[in-house]
Amino acid sequence: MNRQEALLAAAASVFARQGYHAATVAAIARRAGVATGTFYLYFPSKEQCFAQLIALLYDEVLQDVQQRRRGAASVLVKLDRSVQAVLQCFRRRRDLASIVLLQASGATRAVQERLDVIEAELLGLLATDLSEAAQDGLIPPGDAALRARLVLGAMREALVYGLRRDSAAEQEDDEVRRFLLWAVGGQAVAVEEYGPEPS
Amino acid sequence: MNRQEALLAAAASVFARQGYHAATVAAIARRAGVATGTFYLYFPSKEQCFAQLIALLYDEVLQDVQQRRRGAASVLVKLDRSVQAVLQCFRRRRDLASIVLLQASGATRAVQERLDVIEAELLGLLATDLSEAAQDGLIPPGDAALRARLVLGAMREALVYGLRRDSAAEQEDDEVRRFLLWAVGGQAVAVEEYGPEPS
Amino acid sequence: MNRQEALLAAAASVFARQGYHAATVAAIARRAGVATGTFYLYFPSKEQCFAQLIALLYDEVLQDVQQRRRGAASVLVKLDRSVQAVLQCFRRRRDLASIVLLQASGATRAVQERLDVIEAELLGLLATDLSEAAQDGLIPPGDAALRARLVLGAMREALVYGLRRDSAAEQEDDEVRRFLLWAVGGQAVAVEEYGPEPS
Amino acid sequence: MNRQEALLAAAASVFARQGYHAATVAAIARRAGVATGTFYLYFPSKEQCFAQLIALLYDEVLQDVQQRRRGAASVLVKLDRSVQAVLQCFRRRRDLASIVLLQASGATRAVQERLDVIEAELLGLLATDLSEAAQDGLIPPGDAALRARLVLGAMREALVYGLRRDSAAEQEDDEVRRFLLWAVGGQAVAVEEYGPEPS
DNA sequence: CATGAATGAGCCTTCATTCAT
DNA sequence: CATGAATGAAGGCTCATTCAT
Repeated sequence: MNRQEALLAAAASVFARQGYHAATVAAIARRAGVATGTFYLYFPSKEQCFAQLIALLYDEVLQDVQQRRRGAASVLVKLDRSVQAVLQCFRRRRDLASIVLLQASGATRAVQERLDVIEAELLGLLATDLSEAAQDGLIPPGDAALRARLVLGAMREALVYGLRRDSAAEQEDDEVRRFLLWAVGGQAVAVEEYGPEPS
Repeated sequence: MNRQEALLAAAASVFARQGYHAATVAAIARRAGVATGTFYLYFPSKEQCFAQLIALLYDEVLQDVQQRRRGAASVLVKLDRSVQAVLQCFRRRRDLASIVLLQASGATRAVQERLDVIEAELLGLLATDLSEAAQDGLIPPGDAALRARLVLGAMREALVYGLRRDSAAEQEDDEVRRFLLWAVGGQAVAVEEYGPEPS
Repeated sequence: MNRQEALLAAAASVFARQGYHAATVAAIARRAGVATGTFYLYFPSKEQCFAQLIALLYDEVLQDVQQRRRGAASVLVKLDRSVQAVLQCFRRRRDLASIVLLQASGATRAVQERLDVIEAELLGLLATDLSEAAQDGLIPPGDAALRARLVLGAMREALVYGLRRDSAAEQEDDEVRRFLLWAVGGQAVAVEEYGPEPS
Repeated sequence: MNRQEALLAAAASVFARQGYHAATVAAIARRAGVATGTFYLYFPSKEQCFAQLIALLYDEVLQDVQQRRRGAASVLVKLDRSVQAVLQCFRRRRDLASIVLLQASGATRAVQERLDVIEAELLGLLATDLSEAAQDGLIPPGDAALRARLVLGAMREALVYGLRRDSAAEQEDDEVRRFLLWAVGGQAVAVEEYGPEPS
């Protein structure tokens, strides 16, 4: 693990535990085992470092989601798999998840705006699926953008719930998926069996 | 409006606009038209003031929810009315809603813990309803606590969505209610018509 | 002496002795007998404080110069009196003089630009006098702006010379005045006797 | 151009543009096309590098002055030629001139003191000339040391004026020379015609 | 009760200098 | 000789909190 990675890991850990404002650059550097100034060789500022962590997680999430959606039989399956991918990806990266889900909103306005842009991408995917599904008659028609938000909100809460209890109950995910499929009106669709995570 | 109220209103406004950390006690006092020191005659600290605002909103929410639930024909109606009450109450108090939904998580750990306790109460109500509904065969059985979380998460996101767009679209609430009822498996239940808000 | 004045005096002393960069806000505050934060109740920044000191001296200088020029028999007398006023005023305020003459150029670009604007005013007066004197045939024609610069430069050096030797030799001023009058070509003009400084 | 020279040139450029404090060793090294550490193979410190640049210019100046003075018919001609030499030499080396004239005073005390020592040499020459000229009855008697200062100050300002306007008006120098000769009382002396600069 | 000037701890950031490679 | 990553001390500035009036 090189310096950059060590610092990112340290930052993730400190930000996750203390929150954006309580975390100090000194603490991050200390945890990474380097001097304070070294932090600034790798990041232009505390804020940028934080933003980078957020981007890191979402890059992974979006990539996983895209990959998982390929070859899905129907739109609803696509949607379901997207949800699965998001849940699994966040669970895999507890620190980053904590940052994105719990700490980000308290950071700077700039961070918030960057996060919004990133989230919009995910929301876009979900909304598209919901639109298509409605057109295909798989679910009742409705405001796709709003529904996508609701889906995201429920997922977020499920993840926070998991983070809080420090448990990564995989069976919970099934319940969440069912909840969301039903929520959008796709009650009749059988939820796919969980397969192994794609590597 | 006495001093205490003026300060709370000022604090709500400033916290909502700037966030917990960017907000300064001086700014709150200024907006309330009092001296900085006066703030500390009414609140022991900035943090306590913030916590008080959160409690303020939730007191209202819980009271509204309780009142709205009385005389509901079935458990699912109770649940639906709870959702309605929460949505309406948050929409009525934009500043406080913004604080609770967007700013609180970035504040202090102490604030976070107080918020958790309060939220637990609301979650308890929802979980109880869901348990009962399952026992009554109105909805399929499942993890009531988790489902309550998911319901709360979806509501939260709906509210945030509204806050961001600066619009209080009432018709959105119908979609949200339908979404949630379906989500928990109560698809067959017709959503009650919106009546006038009980005063 | 109130806080503002005490801080200005302390700042003048510290800046004069240490220079802009070596001087720390903490040192200024300490010398004024206040806490560091107090400094920022009176100045928006270290840089602004420095700029204010410069303006302080030049306000005095320009006022003195204007007053001294009134009622002068000829343009050359006006010029001579301007020189006298500048020299006396700078000698009266050793700290400020040291800051303006020795430390200012090493400060920020912003400070430098403000100083340029102020100096331009003084240069304007001198140049006007020289132009008039040339038109009146009192001195040979020439580039008035350049000559004004040269006059200012010689004065500056005379003052620096005095600052360095820690002496305020008043008789020096006579030599400087003669030097400058001759320099511009006004050799024939008798230098006025020094009167008491106007209060 | 070897490393040492490349670094000196880079340093001259960076110091001239940014000033002593704003200039960073990293920027100098970058401009010289070497690594930061390499800087310290050629200079013991940033401060010494700066001091060296000052010495560099003054060595040239003093040499030029000495050469130009040889074979002068009278003391005043010597003086006049010294002035010419200084003006030309500074104009030839804009970067170094900017450093010596504008940036040096804001540097360290140590730098300032070294500069004083060097300037003293030039002042000595000027003062000697003025003393002799007075003894020879060419100019009225007076404080030679002070006059030398005034001459230097006027020259400095003339040079700064040129630096600021980014112009090297050669005709200005004639005006400056006349100004200075008159200033010391040598009005009757005709100013020598400009010859080509001695190489 | 109210004021608001004063406090001072603490944090982000810079950069001259070093040294292992 | 050359490199450039690493160091860590130092300083400007903020702001929650206090307290004399």
